[in-house]
Amino acid sequence: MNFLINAVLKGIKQLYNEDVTESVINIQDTRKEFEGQLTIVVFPIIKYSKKSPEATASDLGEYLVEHVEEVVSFNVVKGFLNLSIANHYWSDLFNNELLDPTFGTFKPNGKRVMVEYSSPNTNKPLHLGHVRNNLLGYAVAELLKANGYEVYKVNLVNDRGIHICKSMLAWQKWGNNETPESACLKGDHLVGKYYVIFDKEYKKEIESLKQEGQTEEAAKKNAPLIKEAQKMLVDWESGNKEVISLWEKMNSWVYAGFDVTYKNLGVDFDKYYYESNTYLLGKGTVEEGLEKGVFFKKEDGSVWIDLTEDGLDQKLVLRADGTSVYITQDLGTAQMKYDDFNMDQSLYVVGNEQDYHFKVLFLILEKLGKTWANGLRHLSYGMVDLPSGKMKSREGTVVDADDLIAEMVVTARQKTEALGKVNNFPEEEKENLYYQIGLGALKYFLLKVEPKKRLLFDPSESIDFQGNTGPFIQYTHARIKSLLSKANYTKQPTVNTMDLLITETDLIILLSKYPIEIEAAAKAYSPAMLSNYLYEVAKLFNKFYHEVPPIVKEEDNQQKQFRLNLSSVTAHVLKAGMSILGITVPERM
RNA sequence: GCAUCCAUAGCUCAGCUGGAUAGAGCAACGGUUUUCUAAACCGUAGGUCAUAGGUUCGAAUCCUAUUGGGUGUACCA
Repeated sequence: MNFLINAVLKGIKQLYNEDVTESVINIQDTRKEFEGQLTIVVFPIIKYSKKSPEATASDLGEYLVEHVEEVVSFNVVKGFLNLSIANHYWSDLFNNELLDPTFGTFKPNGKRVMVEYSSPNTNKPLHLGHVRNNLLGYAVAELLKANGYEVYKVNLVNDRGIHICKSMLAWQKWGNNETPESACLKGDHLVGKYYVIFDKEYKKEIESLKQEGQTEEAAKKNAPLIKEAQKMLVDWESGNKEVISLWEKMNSWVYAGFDVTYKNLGVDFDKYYYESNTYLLGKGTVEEGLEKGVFFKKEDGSVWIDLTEDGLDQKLVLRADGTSVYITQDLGTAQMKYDDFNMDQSLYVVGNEQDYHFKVLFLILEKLGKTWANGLRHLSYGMVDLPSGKMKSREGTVVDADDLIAEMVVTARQKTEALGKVNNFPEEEKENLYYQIGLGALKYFLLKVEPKKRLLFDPSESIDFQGNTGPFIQYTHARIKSLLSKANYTKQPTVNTMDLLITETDLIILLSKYPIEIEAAAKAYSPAMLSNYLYEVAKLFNKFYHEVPPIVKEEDNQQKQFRLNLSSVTAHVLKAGMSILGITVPERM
């Protein structure tokens, strides 16, 4: 496209004797209803031409046809100059760039980025909200990798605190030494079960205290169970052996359970951090802030920062008794992560209910003069809601991650079997295929929506397998693979003199945008952008596939080779792009 | 109250830094298989881009206000 921009710049210079910047040149795809492939919007140029849009477009059109070999003809519609570009330009572009094995890959850019995602609590199993987080985090990490970043995926596990003590206490009281083995339950589900039991019993206590005349607030504080849980937390912090060993045991159950879910989701981490190791961090940072005068101390000894000038509030960073709050830890953890990895950028994949927290966190670090603070980003995403409202673990109104995955695989099996195309596949391949398709549908469903938008999930309406879906793209890939193998395809460039169908040039143009899309999606931290692009590619390929006569039987060898090349590049783009989204594409289905 | 995000077809969503008559999928209706995979393709129908102003040659896109919804505004994490 650069040849065109330069030519237009030269044209403006020659026609109107004006030097203009590139930003004046606005090139876009020609709309389907007009002739041509590329369109120049001339409105920004009329300032310099001092002529009407139509006259300017004609001037430029004539100039380009005369001086630029690739431009064969033009037409003008209002202020739009539509250009027909020579076939050989597209053929050359295809042969030289798209067919190159390195097409769509980026060289290392020397930048490091950390992506923190998942960050589960160890008192309950993962649900649909976590699934969105995990898929998003993984995909963004892969997207950055594809752009040449050196990426570290980290998981900061919230493995301590009052919520875990609740599960522990309930297990102690009502668990009868139940284990995942004895209960035949995944460890995270077993621990989650006791979290729910705690809540039920706790509520009972609150009710009876209220009947005795206490207010709701007082009852919540005075219930024996919550007091016991609080005592357990104190015992944990003071290193009580019994409590610690119970904590270790139950956490290990949970981790075993999480590992299974992570494996099924296909996500992974380069490093785990645990809050039990980091919860005391940050006090040094508070000291530092006091010395620098960024923080101030109130009479009771609590430490604050005043952010009112930045449109925020006063924010506590250390309690009067010297203990930490959430943001204290995060200040310390941010410093530690930077010390560990020395990264240029750090992404926190966390739900949008923490927008305010991260705004404050980043602002504080900036005020503390941390040079790395401007590389911090909160990748905020919307909640996943059910038609009935918000998911709540304590009340059991959640879509469980493991259940959902299992359901998706079952649905994939049913749909695949109903089509009857895989009956002769080996059993193992079939199982793997159902898993690929089920997960592909789920992942694509969650990733195709812009992260910041909230997502409504209706469990009664199953996730689609047709149209703008993961399986559609997987199917397109499998179809191409089958075509290539039937044709005994080997890659080889073709001559550039043959005629191209409109759909073929369209496909070349769309495919050639793959690197640009990868770059734009990474810049926006948006797997959704990539998803939608891949869908466009698959759709256009299917149109092409239906339009041309059977390629395998094509007698013109150059024609046949070109169409196979085109199919092959399409398959390559689909596979590479889907892989960034964490979705595998089958060879056949 | 204040802050912040969202609002596009019946439903789920695209629409990049403002560009032509706002696009897909699902659902509905009709069609395509003696030819490479019909999880596909083609067509019909479906819109006051929440509302009202403003900026501009040009606004779904930018600005302001209003309405509706989400989230936050804890010495919880």
